[in-house]
Amino acid sequence: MARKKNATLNDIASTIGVAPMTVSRVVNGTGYVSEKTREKVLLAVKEMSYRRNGLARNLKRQKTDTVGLVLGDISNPYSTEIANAVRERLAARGYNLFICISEHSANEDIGAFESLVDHNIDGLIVATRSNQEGDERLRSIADSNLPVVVVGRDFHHSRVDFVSADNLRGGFEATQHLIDLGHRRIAFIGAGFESRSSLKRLQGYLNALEKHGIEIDERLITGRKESVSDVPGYSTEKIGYEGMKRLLSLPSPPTAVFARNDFTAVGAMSAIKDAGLSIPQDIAIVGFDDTPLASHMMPALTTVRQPMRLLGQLAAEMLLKRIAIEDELERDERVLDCELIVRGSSVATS
Amino acid sequence: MARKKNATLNDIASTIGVAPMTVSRVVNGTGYVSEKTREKVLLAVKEMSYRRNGLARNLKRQKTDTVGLVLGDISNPYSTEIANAVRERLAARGYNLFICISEHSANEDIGAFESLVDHNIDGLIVATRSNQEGDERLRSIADSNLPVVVVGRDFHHSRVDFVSADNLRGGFEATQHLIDLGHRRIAFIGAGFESRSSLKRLQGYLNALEKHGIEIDERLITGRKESVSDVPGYSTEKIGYEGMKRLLSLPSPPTAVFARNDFTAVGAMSAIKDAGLSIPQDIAIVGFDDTPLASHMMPALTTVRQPMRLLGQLAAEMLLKRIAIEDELERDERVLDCELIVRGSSVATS
DNA sequence: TTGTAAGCGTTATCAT
DNA sequence: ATGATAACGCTTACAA
Repeated sequence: MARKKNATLNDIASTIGVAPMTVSRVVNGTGYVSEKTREKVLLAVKEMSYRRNGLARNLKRQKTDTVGLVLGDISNPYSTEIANAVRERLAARGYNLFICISEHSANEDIGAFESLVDHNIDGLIVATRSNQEGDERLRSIADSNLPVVVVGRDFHHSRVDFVSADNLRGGFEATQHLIDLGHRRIAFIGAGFESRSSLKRLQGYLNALEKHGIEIDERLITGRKESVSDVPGYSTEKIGYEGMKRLLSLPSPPTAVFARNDFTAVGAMSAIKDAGLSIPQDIAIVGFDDTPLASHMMPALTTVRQPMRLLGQLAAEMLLKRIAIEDELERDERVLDCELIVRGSSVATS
Repeated sequence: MARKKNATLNDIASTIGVAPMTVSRVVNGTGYVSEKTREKVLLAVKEMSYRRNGLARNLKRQKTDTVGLVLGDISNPYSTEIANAVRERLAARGYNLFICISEHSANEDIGAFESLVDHNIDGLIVATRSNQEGDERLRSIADSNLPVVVVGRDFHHSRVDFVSADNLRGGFEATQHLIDLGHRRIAFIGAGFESRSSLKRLQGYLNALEKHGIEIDERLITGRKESVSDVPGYSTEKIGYEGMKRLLSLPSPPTAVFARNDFTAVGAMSAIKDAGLSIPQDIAIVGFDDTPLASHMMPALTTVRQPMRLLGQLAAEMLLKRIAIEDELERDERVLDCELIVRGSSVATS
């Protein structure tokens, strides 16, 4: 038996001998319908297991009450917390959320954008790493006047709002913290997944060193040649492990390490332990993100916490505002503070 | 300035003086169009920044090349790994994936189903915890002949395929492992988020005890009264912590614990450490899922690993098959083996 | 309270 | 190689 075609409004209408419009009114609970007719319709609807066609409906209504969210690494708690916050805020305002995953390749970014835009979403939130082609497409989407908000990464467009944690400052403070502890040979692990200027955390690290007159040693900045493609989720851990190995083999290894994120930091910690060194006595380490992992490591990982929920909430609100106010809107731009969370991986606990 | 209306096929057509159909052919690369006309069209398309209307297109085509995935807890690596695997498989076959989050409440399940179905997705994959009302709606969706696959939970419907890890067996083996180590007072943490029969891991625990003639002590089964609503993501950890506290306050506390998942186990570990007890000497512990957390705990957490990627791949394939073959299909049902991963939380490392 | 007509933006189909 | 027409399933606006 082939898949049976679903009943339409017209089918219902002609079956019970009323106008399609009457059925529509009953189904949507709009306008006046006599109790008698209403019951007849409801019965038929149930009988024929009618299901309204959202495509047709939305085509006519010219809106979908749906927002799209494109996520890079869905395995990262950073992303999922944002997604949860976005969803909550949207739901409170009657909007649905469709999430698309793009594992950071330009093609996938574009695919995600297209599929979402194809469904005529009312707005788009983007939280992927930036890449040339993807950004180009995103720009053209913004040009076409679809409300867009970008989270946690750079993107400049007069009609696109932007919200991010202060990665520059976060990187600075993490490094500053290590300097304050007396370290001078401080390494950075996980550079180079993207252009250096776009990696604000690395920039913050460099700024802190510079401010304290510590010369930058390129050998202490690792990860530059790693390719991130086909890296599944949190296994940037591997990059941390290998980066640390390399650092340990230097003639004069670092006494402290700032890792681009917690997973990378965790990988580095493994390498340090494998080398028989202790944390933080031999090498201190700081991560970024404050994932659940961080607080459970041994020693617990000092890290920089991003206000994930707030990021998501703001992104949702900015977007809703753009959707509601159809007029030209000033670009809104928010940079939120991070918080350094000091734990045992940088300061020995008594 | 109000948001400008997007150009349509007709706009393009009338602007350059051809039929809409011609523009359509160019845009979709189907049928014959003279090079000259094509260029003219392409130019206009770019000029007017034309974007095809997917709603109208899909309404006409009667398909969307899109599959929906409803996820319960998106903060759980279990979910995200499945999502990644599903997405990959679908992408390889030209399908897009829209993910909806439902934090385990019936309303949200239904909302997610509805919003997805409203967009006329070609198929639906469901990976939420089961709940009465949600299941009812899901049943009616399946009745309406939309291809549906359910992952990692019960659901019976003649047209709905099913794939899951063997939670029963996993729970059994985890418990068996503890029994083999000589434990007799073994607790279970995290029962009761749903009906007991639906929590296969608990069932497996009970079966193992029974098999070895160990009497079931209800006081050792904890978590029954916890409500999971408004529990954000991985903070089932809290449930583990509190459950363990309660167990430790028993006249005769357990010597081993099986936790419903890794987060719960981690919470329990904290409680054990806080009580000044050591793992596994005083209390052994086993989790479930093998999240990244597990291998990094101190001691590392013994846990039961689910084949997440395989689950996702199979789900995608089952669904694609249902979509491709429009005829009635036998219900396909797969239960995949779990793997017990023994680490330091149950067996002291030498 | 109910019905009619038109159209949302495409594409399938047949015609030229 | 291009066009005309109808239809996808619904809702808006108006009429009865």
